Amino acid sequence: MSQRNTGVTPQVVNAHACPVREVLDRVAGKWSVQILVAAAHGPIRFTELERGIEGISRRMLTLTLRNLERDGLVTRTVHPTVPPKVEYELTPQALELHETLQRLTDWAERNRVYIAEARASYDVAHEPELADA
Amino acid sequence: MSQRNTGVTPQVVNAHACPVREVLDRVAGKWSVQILVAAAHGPIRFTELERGIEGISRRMLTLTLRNLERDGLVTRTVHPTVPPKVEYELTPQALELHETLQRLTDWAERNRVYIAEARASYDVAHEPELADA
DNA sequence: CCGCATCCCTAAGGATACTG
DNA sequence: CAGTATCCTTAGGGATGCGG
Repeated sequence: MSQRNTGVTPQVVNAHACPVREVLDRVAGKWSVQILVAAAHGPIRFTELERGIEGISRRMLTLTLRNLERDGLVTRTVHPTVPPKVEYELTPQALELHETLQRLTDWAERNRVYIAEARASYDVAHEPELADA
Repeated sequence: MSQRNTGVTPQVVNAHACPVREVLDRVAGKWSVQILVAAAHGPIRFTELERGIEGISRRMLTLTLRNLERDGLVTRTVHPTVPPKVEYELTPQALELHETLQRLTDWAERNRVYIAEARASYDVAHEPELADA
């Protein structure tokens, strides 16, 4: 696994053959993950999502929900009551995804400090060329 | 875990407290992941990356590498030879991340067909309102 | 070989106002 | 309540050319 690179035909990473990117493209949107998280515990209504997710606009909530629905990650159930009531729920596939994302969270939390420090030291090392007098 | 939502204080997802998003923001760039993958097997040179990653521009390669370096995910080693030779290598932290991303890949591959079908059926269901004569 | 600087363009996403 | 429609701003990223 960790054998040295030979220098021959250096890891041709074909974008079309890279499934990670597919997932990321699906989830890279600013709000997708937060929706997945917010809906992970069961059906949730539109307005609940709107209030639960800090700073999301109605427009983006709708758009992101539509995309998730299109990808089969959330189901949309309209209760024909008055006033209308719409519930969104994660599909089993989305729940799996949500669990997988949890691993990323773990990584992030384990390495949060490391990264912060790396940034800090990089930034001082590459300080804006201070005007020497 | 899958208990019903109570309706009370519906999962306030604070963006600042959501570590997944941090990782994603770091990796969401169009090229970051492919670089991580391409460099996962050991030190690799700038030009090798450039040739190995289909469609990347020199500019984006440089930028993305800089960001990864800043976050402590790759190291940059300059060999003061002539012509110059620069090698990039993943840090242990990046290797961990790479493994975690593998889980996402697994999910993507397991669900690729499901998603494709979901999209297809969504798209036909929400066909562009055909102009009825 | 490695990389930075510049210009440009597109698409994600915010703000706001209107409806079934 | 749960959306849609419209306008506008910004940042990601492509193309290209120069330089150590």
